[in-house]
Amino acid sequence: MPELPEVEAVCGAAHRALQGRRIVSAHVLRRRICAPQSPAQLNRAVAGRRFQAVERRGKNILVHLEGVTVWIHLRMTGTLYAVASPPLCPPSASAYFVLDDGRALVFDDSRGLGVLRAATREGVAGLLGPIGLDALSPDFTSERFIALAGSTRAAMKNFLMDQRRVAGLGNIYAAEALHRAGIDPRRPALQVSRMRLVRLHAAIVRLLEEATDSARRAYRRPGGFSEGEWFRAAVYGREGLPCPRCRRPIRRTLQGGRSTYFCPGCQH
DNA sequence: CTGCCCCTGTAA
DNA sequence: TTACAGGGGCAG
Repeated sequence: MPELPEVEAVCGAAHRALQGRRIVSAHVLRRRICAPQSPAQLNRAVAGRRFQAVERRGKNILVHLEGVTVWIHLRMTGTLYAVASPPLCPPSASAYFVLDDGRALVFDDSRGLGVLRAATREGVAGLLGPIGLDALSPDFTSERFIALAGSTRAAMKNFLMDQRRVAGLGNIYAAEALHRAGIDPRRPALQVSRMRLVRLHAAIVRLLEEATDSARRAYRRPGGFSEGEWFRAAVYGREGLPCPRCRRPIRRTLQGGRSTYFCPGCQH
């Protein structure tokens, strides 16, 4: 589920739940999600610590406590929400943190692919690895975007999804942004003109801002994102349906083993 | 670069 | 029963 907008909404929820709180204990229900750390190690690292701030970098969530940071990546199906404590966790819960106000923050993840780890502030960089510019940060300018594209031989969509270059775009928004900008996802980044990259950069920022806005609203409804449609895709998941701009049927193809949706009529 | 893996759920 | 799913790491 989560790309940048959803992660941003989840961060907001985590912030609201943790504001002014102390972590009483951490409970990892699937030990592989924190490996090579053990659940006991993780609990020892965070128990008793006061919450400071939540930070998002691309799709990574950093929960800063006094002296320790918890790194969370939701991967495909993860989410965070607060519940009453002792927590009534669904079977799909990967972990939960008991808070000092009688509530708990649950890391729910039906596929269990999400990860969780504790680190010192200095250790965080090592966990995240090489990560590019966050797509919603002020540093993500069209100039820097053009420079990044200019040094990439890969196809545009793969370039957009490469978190080492631009952090935050996933399969849906990469496809949607390229459609808005009228660029063929298969075209090598290297050969897209400056003008079109400027247009794409603007499309990315606007798209993510819009989506973040509605993700925040959708998340506050009971049931969260899953409850009905909150984002209207123009191409993603719409193979065979008419393009909203030119009415040609949307096509689906594979790039890097993942589905790409685009309109052959208005993306070149 | 491709293909496979992690895992569970859902739909064709 | 198979294919596919919004992510990412790894081996070849």
